[in-house]
Amino acid sequence: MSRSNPRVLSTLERAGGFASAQEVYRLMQREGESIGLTTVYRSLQSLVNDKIVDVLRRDDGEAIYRLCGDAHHHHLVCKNCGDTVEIEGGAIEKWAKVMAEEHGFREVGHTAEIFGLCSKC
Amino acid sequence: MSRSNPRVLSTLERAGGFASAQEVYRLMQREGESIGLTTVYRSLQSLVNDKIVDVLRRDDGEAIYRLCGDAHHHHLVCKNCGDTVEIEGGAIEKWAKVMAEEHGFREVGHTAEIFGLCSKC
DNA sequence: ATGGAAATGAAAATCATTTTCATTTGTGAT
DNA sequence: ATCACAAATGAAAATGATTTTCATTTCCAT
Ligand SMILES: [Zn+2]
Ligand SMILES: [Zn+2]
Ligand SMILES: [Zn+2]
Ligand SMILES: [Zn+2]
Repeated sequence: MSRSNPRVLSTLERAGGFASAQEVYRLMQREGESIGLTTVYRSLQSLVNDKIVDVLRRDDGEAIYRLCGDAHHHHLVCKNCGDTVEIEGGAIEKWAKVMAEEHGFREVGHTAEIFGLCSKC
Repeated sequence: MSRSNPRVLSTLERAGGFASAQEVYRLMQREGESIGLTTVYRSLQSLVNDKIVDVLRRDDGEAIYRLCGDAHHHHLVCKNCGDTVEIEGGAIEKWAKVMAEEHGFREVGHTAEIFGLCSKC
């Protein structure tokens, strides 16, 4: 378990809170920071483990990372431009709990994501 | 634009309506069908273009395809033994639609999965 | 049968991500 | 300050899915 290099997080912030590992790396290079691609990957993974950033997938499968408030929430993602809206889980929070109980599952978590075309696309 | 090889679609059906290109390919090989991996990829792409199949991403980024007509459902997965129960989306279905409309999104799909420990674990 | 278009697939290329491993850096004890 | 050891780093190689190339085969209309 490696700890995240703080410059990676700060770069992700500066990127507008939305970038792939490769983009964070290129950004740091352009700004003259000396860092290896491997460290960027490791740092982002560590931030994901610590739930400081979220990871989603672009349409082409590349993983993109974004700063994420700690409150539990879900995402509405444009599958064309990648624009993301954070939304409340609403009814599905209860749905997950009920379904789990109904089948005798404990310690449950859930994922839920909506994807489509945003109004601009 | 190539046309889809019908054996690919039939294999995807047989796979239970949820498989990656590599899995479809391996399945066809195992059953003695002669086909190239390239053709499997091309056929699946073509089926996606024609909206006959849906494409999503696994957590590891691999693309998975499923028949659109398949009854839509979700999964309750044991994170210890992997046991899976198919469940109805219930409240989620409406939630996704409402959230999408609220933010002006069109052509929306969604993913939702519950994971926890099953009664045996 | 003939010519051209579409389909096929083996092999190479691409590209994100992971793994390996040798080196550097940081920390704490003496 | 010195030594010892653990953690962090990064270059290079490996991995693995997907795409591209391109030569060959299959189809189809004339
Ligand atoms: Zn968009
Ligand atoms: Zn939720
Ligand atoms: Zn279990
Ligand atoms: Zn659903």
